[in-house]
Amino acid sequence: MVKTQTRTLKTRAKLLESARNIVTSTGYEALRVEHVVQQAGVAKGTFFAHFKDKDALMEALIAPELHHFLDEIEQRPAPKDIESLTAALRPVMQFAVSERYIFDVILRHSGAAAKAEIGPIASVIFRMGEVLANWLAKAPFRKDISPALLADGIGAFLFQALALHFCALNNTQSIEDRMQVYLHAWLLPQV
Amino acid sequence: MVKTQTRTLKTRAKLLESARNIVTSTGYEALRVEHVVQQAGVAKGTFFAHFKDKDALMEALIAPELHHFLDEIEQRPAPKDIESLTAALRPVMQFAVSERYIFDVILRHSGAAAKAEIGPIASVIFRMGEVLANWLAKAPFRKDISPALLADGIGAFLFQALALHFCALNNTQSIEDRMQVYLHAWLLPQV
DNA sequence: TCCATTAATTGACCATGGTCAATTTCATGG
DNA sequence: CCATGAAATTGACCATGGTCAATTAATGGA
Repeated sequence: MVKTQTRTLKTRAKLLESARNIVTSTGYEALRVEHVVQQAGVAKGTFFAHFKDKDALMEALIAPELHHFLDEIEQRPAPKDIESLTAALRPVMQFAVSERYIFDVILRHSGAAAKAEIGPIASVIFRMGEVLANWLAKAPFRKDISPALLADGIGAFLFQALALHFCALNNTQSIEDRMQVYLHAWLLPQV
Repeated sequence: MVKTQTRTLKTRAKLLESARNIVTSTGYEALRVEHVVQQAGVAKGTFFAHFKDKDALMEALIAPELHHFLDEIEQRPAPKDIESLTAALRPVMQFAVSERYIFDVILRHSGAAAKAEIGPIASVIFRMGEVLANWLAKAPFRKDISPALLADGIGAFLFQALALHFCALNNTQSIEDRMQVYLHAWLLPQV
């Protein structure tokens, strides 16, 4: 019952390769669907037969990067302190901030995104919650709330820090500094 | 030196009135610039002479609503507990969630938005931080961090709760319930 | 090997936000 | 009251994402 897969897979691969080339040379923001299909040597309609819309392609490009960072985070031992936690999150933050468009896409499609359907980015954000929760269970932080809730909070503060990074009103301190402050207050309250 | 203001003001007012009518009858998402200018009886170019882009109009429509909620929050006495805080935030949450498009616009343009310029929504979010900070200085919550940081955190959790509301993966509990949990963990840690 | 059925592809076409050179309106000084 | 220059307005036009009926390619059965 599985028909005509080779052709389909090849086309999809061509589209993705073309898109990746364009992103590499001109960045995400400047990517045009028309350019992608030209490079891939297919018609425009074909693109939309493979990707629901342009954002779906963006998700297909960005989500794997995030998964890659999570893979690396999973390798690490549980963090001993706030610093090691910040260090672990650094690659994610740097990537998300490296181009404004990237953060926009992540924002649009993360749980922090108004999407009913669960796409690649929502999935990877969800996975981040799990990875962090597992990790936090073994970390020397506050124990009055569940690791899942701790992870949720880290996610919230992560988005806040990233968002403020792009906001002219608030960019006196670096993302990492800001994140450090948030994490201290969240993970190690001194009441 | 102030020339031809009446005409300009009138045109802008016509555009806003037209837009408000359309929003009232069909919602934000369905608003089309072409429809707005038709109703207002002006040319399309005029619209863009008054608003940088469609989102600028959206900001002009949505920011005042948020300011209105903040005005009401400012009236209230400082919250005695998490419940009264949640109650104060309720109108904002309900509005932000009443249409997905509204939340999208707020997300795009809040500090939680990748915008360099400070627009009406970024301003109102900033004001929310101030209002909450003033309020929290008098509230019976943790005192180990500044009111401004407390307010920042509330903002972060507010966006998180709103975002999860729209996310299929996570919508088992209501926004308010979720917010309650977040605020407890943030404002009254039990370490 | 040929036919029928289904899947994949095509590209002309549409929807909509946004631009800009040309035109009209207005305020003001002479 | 007219001329002049600045400000506001116009609408044809463009850019780009997205649609869909028609066409082509592939698959499996007889």
